[in-house]
This record gives sequence, structure tokens and C-alpha cells, in this order.
Amino acid sequence: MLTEERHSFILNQLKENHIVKSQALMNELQCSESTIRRDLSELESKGLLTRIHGGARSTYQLEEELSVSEKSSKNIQEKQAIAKLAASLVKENDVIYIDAGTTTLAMINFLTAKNITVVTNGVAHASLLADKEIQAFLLGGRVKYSTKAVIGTDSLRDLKSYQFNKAFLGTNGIHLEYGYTTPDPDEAALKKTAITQSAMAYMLADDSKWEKVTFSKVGDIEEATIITNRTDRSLTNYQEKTTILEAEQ
Amino acid sequence: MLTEERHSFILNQLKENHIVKSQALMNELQCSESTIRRDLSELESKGLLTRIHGGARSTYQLEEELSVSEKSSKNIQEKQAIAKLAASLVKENDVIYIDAGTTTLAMINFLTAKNITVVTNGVAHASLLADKEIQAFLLGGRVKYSTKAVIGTDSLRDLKSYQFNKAFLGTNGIHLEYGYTTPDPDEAALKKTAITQSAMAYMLADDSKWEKVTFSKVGDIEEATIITNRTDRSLTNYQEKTTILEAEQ
DNA sequence: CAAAAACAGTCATAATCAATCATAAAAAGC
DNA sequence: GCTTTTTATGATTGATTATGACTGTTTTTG
Repeated sequence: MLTEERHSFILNQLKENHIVKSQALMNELQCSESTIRRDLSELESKGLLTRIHGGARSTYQLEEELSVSEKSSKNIQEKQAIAKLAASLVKENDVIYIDAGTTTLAMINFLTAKNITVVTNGVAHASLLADKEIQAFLLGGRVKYSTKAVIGTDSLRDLKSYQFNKAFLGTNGIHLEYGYTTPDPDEAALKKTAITQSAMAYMLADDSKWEKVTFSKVGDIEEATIITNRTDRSLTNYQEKTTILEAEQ
Repeated sequence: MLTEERHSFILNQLKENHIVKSQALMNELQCSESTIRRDLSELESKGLLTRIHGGARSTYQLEEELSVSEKSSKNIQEKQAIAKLAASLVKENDVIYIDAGTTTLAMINFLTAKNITVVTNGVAHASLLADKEIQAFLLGGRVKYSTKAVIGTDSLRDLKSYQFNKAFLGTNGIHLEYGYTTPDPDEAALKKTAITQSAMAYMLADDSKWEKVTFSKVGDIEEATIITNRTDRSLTNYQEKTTILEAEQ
């Protein structure tokens, strides 16, 4: 039984039952307590489950927000890995912007730096930040139905009154020539402003976003550091223009 | 049976029945009295329930967060009745303000009027409105941990730029002499402004809020119409000052 | 008021934990 | 080829946590 096999077995069990017990896993996977413990602890560090006394339970956050088609285990793992790397860049006393979106939402669970201030336009993000008792400011404005992002002129004006050390953004397309793009012009305007208001901008994008172009331009490749998952794709062309951080899966 | 499993079982029971008995839990979960007692006391310290002699009842806050689709308990029915009456006052094309807070959250599920616009300072409210595809605007500002309400100077400024047909507010105290009061001065300031920005103001308050006074004054009795559940209390003194709508339980 | 039930607190036992070590298989280097 | 390094695993240790039984006290009930 390979490590990978056990891991995917555990994740599948969690998908069905919401909870797994170490004892049961020992029997089903025919391995020692130590091995199960190591498996659970590895999966926890990737944000794929939460350990509890006697086993583990699923980390609901991401699964709940993602649409059915996005719920593949591979997709979640990629997002968690990217989110973890992004969160590790946040240091004590930072004032950061976190854009609405699922990958950035996953970041919040990995935030450990003390005394940080977060500004966001994500309604779900604000809620999770409050749960974690992290100081949060929400932009005001119209709430978009599908993504629960706050957008519009009010939010843009609010955003312009803040200055950030770092901004963490999502995007729907990355293209060498057309830069970062996203379908909604309102969201694009917000992202663009966030980049200008921030000393450093990070674009979080999993494998599927590369070489894609959508409707509204956010900015050029060189305007942000890209955080992505490790891929076979050659990124040399992009690396000439900007820094790319690759998350281990 | 893992600790976590018992805990979620207990919370689920509470969601449905509003009350649980230690003896019943002992049988259903097949464990000792000591264990149940420890479980209840842990969950209480997390604020997820309130212990009572012989078991536990749900905390008010949790009750409302979950009351969205639940109905069984009598206590919940009272609050739902108030929320339902309040929602019935909202008519087509209205532009309304819905205050953050547990009582007003229940209102949203009863909203049926077409083409309404809702402004709110409740993060949970904004999320629920988006789910129902009701046009919603969120005030910008700091997110309060405990209630997930947006408060502070930014939200106050945002609020002043809107005008409403109707405003629906919660309060922690109603008193003939001291008027409407709430513990947090920031929230009080918002409520006060909402009243002035609105043609009609409604104060939602269940039986337990009467004759109570808390720290910050929102306004005098005559500044809002009160929506409450039917009670034995004599309200004659109040009815001389303002309109009181009583919800049938 | 008295009996019964529920309570908080303590204790010993059992299960689970983190941490370390030794072994064996796989991978890398020479 | 053989050795060295890396990786995965299971066994062992003492520490931590969870549990049920037991004590005497408080609350509820008839």
C-alpha cells in the first residue's frame, strides 16, 4: 500500500463521513498506528483535514464554497497548497488586502502572524476572519450574488483610502501578452486599484488559469508576483517578466 | 465514539429541539453521565449552548444562526413570528435598511416583495440576501468579532449617504424612560443614524427585552414602531407613545 | 421536610498522543 | 557492481487526554 493510496483513501472516507477514526483506518489500511498518525498529520499540514483526538474531521471551509465541478480532490489540494504558501508571506504587523475568491479564502485558515490587519471585499472572508478574531475591514458596496464579493463604486472609493504592505488577489486568466484578466469589469477595477494601493501584489492562480484570457484586464504580468502550483509547463517566458513562487503539493 | 462526534450530535439535537436531556444523551451516545457532563460544560464554555439542570438549551445566538430553516421549538416560533410580521411590512420597490443582529436575520427568509433593495451592516445578512438574490448593499468598515456586524466611522459615513423607506432594527433594551438601548456605542450610533435616514423605523424585540436598559442609547420610544410577540405584559404606557405591533405565536 | 435526581470534584484506568529509534526498502552516488 | 543516502515503516517510550466510577453536596420534586 503506497502512501499516496492511503492518503486518497483517507480523503475519500472524509468526503463521505465527515469524520474518520485512527483505529478504523489501521484496520482498513492494514498498517500501524504510527503510519496513520503520520498520514493524518501530513494531510493536516496541507489543510486537507483537521486532526482531532482519535482521528480527523474534514475542513469544511473550502468544500462548502466551491461549486460541484471544482470539488475534485486534486483541485482542492492545489488551492490549499497555494493558499498555504501565500499565507506564509504574511508577517507580524502587516496590513494586507485579501481579494474575494475561493483560493484567497483558503489562505485565511493558514494565517498565523500576530497583530495583522486585513481588508477584504469578500463577505465570506470577513466572516471567517471574524471567527479567527483577526482584525478585519470590509469594503462597502453592492454584494454580487454568485461570489458574494462586494463590488461597485462605493467599494472602489473605500479601497482607495487604504494602503497595504501586501495584496493577495485571484485571477481567471494569466497570459504573457494580455496580462491578468477576469470576467467582471467591476471586479477587475477593484483588483487593479488594490495593486496600486499595495507595496507588493501577489496573484494566486492554479494551473488551470495559465494561458487564459477573459474579458477585463487587471494588469500586466510584471505588476504582481505569481503564486501557483508546481507544473510541467515551462514558465521561462513569464519568469523574465516577474517572480513566480511555486507551491509544493 | 469520538468526542467530536458526540459534540456535533448534541449540537444537532439542540438545533432541532432547542433542549437536550443528559439522561437521553447518555442512552443515545452510550456513555457515562460524567462524559455527558463534561461535553456540555465544554460546549458551554465555547458559547455553543447554555447548561440547565438536567441538560442544556441552545444559546440565543446559535439558535438564530440556525433558525433559518428550523421551526420545531416554541421559542424559535416566537422569534420567527416577529420576523415574519416585520417582513410582511416590506412592499414592492421598497428601499430598506436591515440592522445586524439575530432577530433581523430571521426576517430575510420571509421577504417576498419584488424588486426591493436592502442595505445592511450584517455580514451574515449580506450573505443570506445574496443567496436569495435580493439586491443588497453592505456598509463598509470594521467587522466586529462576536456579532459579525460592520461598525465604525466608515460604516456611519456610508449609511448617511442612503435614504430608506423603512428601517428594521434590533435592540437589547426597551424602557419607557430610557428608550431603546444597546451595549455597544458604535452599534448604537449606527442604529440612531438608520432611524434618521428612514421614513419609518421598526424596532424588533422579543418579550425578554422589555423593561431592560443597557449602556448606549439609540433613541426614545416614540422614534420607532415596536414589533414584538404577544405577551401578558400591559403595554398601555408604551402605546401612548408609539405604535406596537404584536405578532401571533 | 425527605427522597430522588442532578450536581461538581477527585481519582484510577485506558486510550491516544508526540517523539524517538531501529529496520528495511528505495534511490542516488561512485 | 557496491556503498551511501534517503525515505517509509513499525515498535517503543513517557506524556497527555478521555473516560467511568466514586465521593459528598446541591437542587428539584412530591
